[in-house]
Amino acid sequence: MQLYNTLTRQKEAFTPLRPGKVGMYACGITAYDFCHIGHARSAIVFDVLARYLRHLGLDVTFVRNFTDVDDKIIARANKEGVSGQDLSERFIAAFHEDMDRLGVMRATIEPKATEHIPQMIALCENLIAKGKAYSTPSGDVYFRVRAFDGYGKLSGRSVDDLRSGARIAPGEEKEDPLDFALWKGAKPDEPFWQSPWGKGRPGWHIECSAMSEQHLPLPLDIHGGGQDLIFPHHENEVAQTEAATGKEFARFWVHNGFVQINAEKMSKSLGNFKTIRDILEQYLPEVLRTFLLARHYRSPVDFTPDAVDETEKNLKRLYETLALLDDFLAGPEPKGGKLPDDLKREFADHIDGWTVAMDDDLNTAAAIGQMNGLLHLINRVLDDKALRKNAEARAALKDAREKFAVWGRVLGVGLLPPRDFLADLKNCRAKRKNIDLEQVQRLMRDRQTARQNKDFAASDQLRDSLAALGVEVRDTPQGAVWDVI
RNA sequence: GGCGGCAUGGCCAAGUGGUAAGGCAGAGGUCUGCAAAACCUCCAUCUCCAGUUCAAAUCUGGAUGCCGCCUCCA
Repeated sequence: MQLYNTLTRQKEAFTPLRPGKVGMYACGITAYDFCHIGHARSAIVFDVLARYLRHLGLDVTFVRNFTDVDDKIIARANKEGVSGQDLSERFIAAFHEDMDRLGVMRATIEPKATEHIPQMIALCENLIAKGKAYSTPSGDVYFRVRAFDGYGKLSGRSVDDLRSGARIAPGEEKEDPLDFALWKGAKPDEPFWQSPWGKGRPGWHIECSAMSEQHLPLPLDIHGGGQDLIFPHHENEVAQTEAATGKEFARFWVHNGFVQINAEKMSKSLGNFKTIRDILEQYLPEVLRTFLLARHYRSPVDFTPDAVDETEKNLKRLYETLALLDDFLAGPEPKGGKLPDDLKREFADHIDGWTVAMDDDLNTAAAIGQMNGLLHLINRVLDDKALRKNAEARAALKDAREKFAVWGRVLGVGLLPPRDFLADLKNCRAKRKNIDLEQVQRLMRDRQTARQNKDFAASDQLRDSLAALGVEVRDTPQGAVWDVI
């Protein structure tokens, strides 16, 4: 498959360095608050990437870390009067809860920063020994940016440009404004570990260098994260690891775009973020997941209720079609009949199209488009009385149904038993729109009675009453059913 | 100021050289007691200007607008 590589700014054919085996690292969360939908996007993108690579037959070792020692954790823990460890444990548990609901698989290895302090200290010592870092009287250790030639290669910046805007803050003991902290001497009320430079704690960037090297062979095949991590976080990881090991750090850098609210970046600092659990109060997890996958991962997505409603309707149609298809496939097997070549080609085009899309830089949006096209085709065949009795048509439908199962396992979209999803969706929407279920059921019964008596005037009036509640009635051979509009 | 990205129908959104996937909404039709769902039909020349080319939404240059990074951030 082709993957866009931030390092080279182009799509490149992805092949793992070690045949059949992929080492992939993605930056996880700093565990100090509930996750917002931006975290959801990043997690879902790399979840799908890992799943797709496995679908292609590769043995993927996926490492996603937790940052559990950090300024923000310390600040919040002190405010709440709990330990940083307790606080981060709580939010790691919340992360897992949210991700489980969204269908994001656990990473192969989920290391925590605090479990790798010795490795971080060793990395600092190594860098100091090589002249790439230095310690200061107050017990900080800084990376010496000018001693690393490649600095700026990932983010596309020159050291001169960066230096022009950089300043040394008062109290910092840097040799150069661009130097960044590998290790921070402990301040009062902060957790600390003993180190050769006194009591202290790791800086943020060194954590990922230590954990990735600990759990995966270098170079990493893929390193991922949000676009905002390119600079300085990932640039600094490259500098640390390559300066310390002399090896290339990562071959492919994959970065996902942001979730925006009203066309602006959603972030903690702007205060306009929506948590995953807030959204899941209103929508089914698969709706949010599908919404995020219906755009290319590198593009920004604007999160609006209307856009999510649209996804919800689309997903409903998908499951309704699959439900009809399952009903049909549960029926008797027809004997003969050839499927016309043009229809055969349409089936094949959508099925091939899905793979072509996914192979092209994980184009999940286009892949979902192919799925929709195939749904349309399935409905066309199901709607055609002659084709319903055609053995080849049935075989094509059966094959299509199997493809949806395969695609569902990769995307996490369309995988649930259709009736279960539709029932959940109905409940979810009824709850969202405050629909009184007992009242609806009473009106439905009355309407049924009216229809049996051929009192169509009364029946239509009852339907209007239901519509006023936001409920739509559908008469089927199995009786009347209702749904939320 | 430096670096980077984006601009496709009413809305959302794929599409990197050969005459525009898909979704939502809308119009007409089939079906239906009437509806709904489904199906059929219809609905864009791709921000603007100038180039390259037999051929450009797709390449080049410029303009305009929006966004991101350069400080914690998925």
